[in-house]
Amino acid sequence: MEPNKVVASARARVRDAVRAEIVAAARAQLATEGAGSLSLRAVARELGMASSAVYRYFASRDDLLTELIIEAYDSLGAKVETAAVTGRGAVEHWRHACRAVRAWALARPTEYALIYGSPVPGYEAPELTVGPASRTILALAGILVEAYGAGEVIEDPSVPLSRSLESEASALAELALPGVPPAIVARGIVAWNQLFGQVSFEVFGQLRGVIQDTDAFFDFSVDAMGRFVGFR
Amino acid sequence: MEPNKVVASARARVRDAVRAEIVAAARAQLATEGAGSLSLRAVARELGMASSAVYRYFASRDDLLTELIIEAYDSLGAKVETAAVTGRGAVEHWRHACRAVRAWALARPTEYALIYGSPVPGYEAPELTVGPASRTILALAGILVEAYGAGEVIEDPSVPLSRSLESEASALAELALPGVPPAIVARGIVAWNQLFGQVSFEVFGQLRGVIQDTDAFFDFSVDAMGRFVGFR
DNA sequence: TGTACATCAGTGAACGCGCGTTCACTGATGTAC
DNA sequence: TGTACATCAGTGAACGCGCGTTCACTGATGTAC
Repeated sequence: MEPNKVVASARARVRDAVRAEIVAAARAQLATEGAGSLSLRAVARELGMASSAVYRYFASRDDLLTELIIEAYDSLGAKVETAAVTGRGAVEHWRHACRAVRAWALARPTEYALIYGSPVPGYEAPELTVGPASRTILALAGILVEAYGAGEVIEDPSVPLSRSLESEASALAELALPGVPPAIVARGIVAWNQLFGQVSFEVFGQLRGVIQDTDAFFDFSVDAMGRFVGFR
Repeated sequence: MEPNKVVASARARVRDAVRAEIVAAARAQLATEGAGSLSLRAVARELGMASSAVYRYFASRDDLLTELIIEAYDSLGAKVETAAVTGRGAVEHWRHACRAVRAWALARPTEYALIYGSPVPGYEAPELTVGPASRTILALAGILVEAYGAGEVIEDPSVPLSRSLESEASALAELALPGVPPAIVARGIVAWNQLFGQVSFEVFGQLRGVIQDTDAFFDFSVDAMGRFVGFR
């Protein structure tokens, strides 16, 4: 045994635990306040520690916010990655992935608002968040790639692409959807927007007074969008 | 002439003008700060008046916020109402209306965020806002009603409605879309969600790094959605 | 194994700040006779 | 038309509050010899 190492890592473990507690308390506070008014002092109070002690763990309020954003992206991304390979065939993958997005958003509405709602004023997301942020869209793109490879997507020539859109879609395909034709990529993006539009409308309360059975409507919408993209 | 009345209304006119100045300053501040941190004191400072003077015009900060929300809804609603009857036929009406929503949102992004973004924490929108809020969706519904009446909408039986959804759509049709069959109402709502989803994604910066030519993509998406609803 | 030293988590007071809202007031504008 | 009174927009000081961040400090934990 190397007592020094063991003891050192004990301290490190405590440190990690306290850090996690701070993040958890911040997340809890986020749920009742908004992202804009997340307060370091309130988090410290909640944990029974001096507000200055938090600075041993995060250099500033914005650093704490960044951590919350990264964890939110990662948490959603992980769910969608799993859902996107659950079930058989493109239609089921798409359905599961969409439901995963919605379920996550309804379970953690303020975190959803943090990453997909109005930008937090005065806060600029650092580069660090880009990776976690793209997990979800890449998982969705993966469904399309796989489906197209397996011949599960049918092209629909109505509504042609403009030249500029065609070249954009091709570029995107090269980047993240190898082999998928531009027309299908473009429709995929429309569906992606629809998905998040619908989830946002529900989470932000815009469907209130319009739709009651939001479960059923969501499923309808997802299936309709799946058909629209061309999944068979 | 009735001097009393005239003088009285002179005072009233000054009052209205000052009130409008306050709202304008608040709107300007909203554009640089977020909705959550709109500050009465900063507005007063901007106008060179004591912060307490603002209370002659608005009972509280939330009242001022409500006024901004109502004006935003009304402003967007008016644009969409006009656009929804511009051009000939359902396809053009739809196209104009969608473009009006996007143009308004891009011109006034913080006001868009105020009414379609994450809810402002701790603020509950009063009943007063319901009327202005529904102008936009009613204008969009009007397009569908008129189009259906003129035989410009084709039903598509793929993706059937569940029973619960069918009854919801019928209820909605009775309320705001007389004569339009449930299947088409449901698709209209999907398109409505898509529209705002896309606008939100663009305004909130989610398309950055995905789509460059957002004009072209928006038009593509609008046309695709028009076809999806059944416009011919 | 024991001791001297270094590290570092956490404290508590303080900084300077801006906020929403209240209140007693002043003085100009409008009203009644 | 002139005068006494009422209205009301705007002032400035004050209330109590919470915030992010800094700083000199204490004392426990870990390290080197």
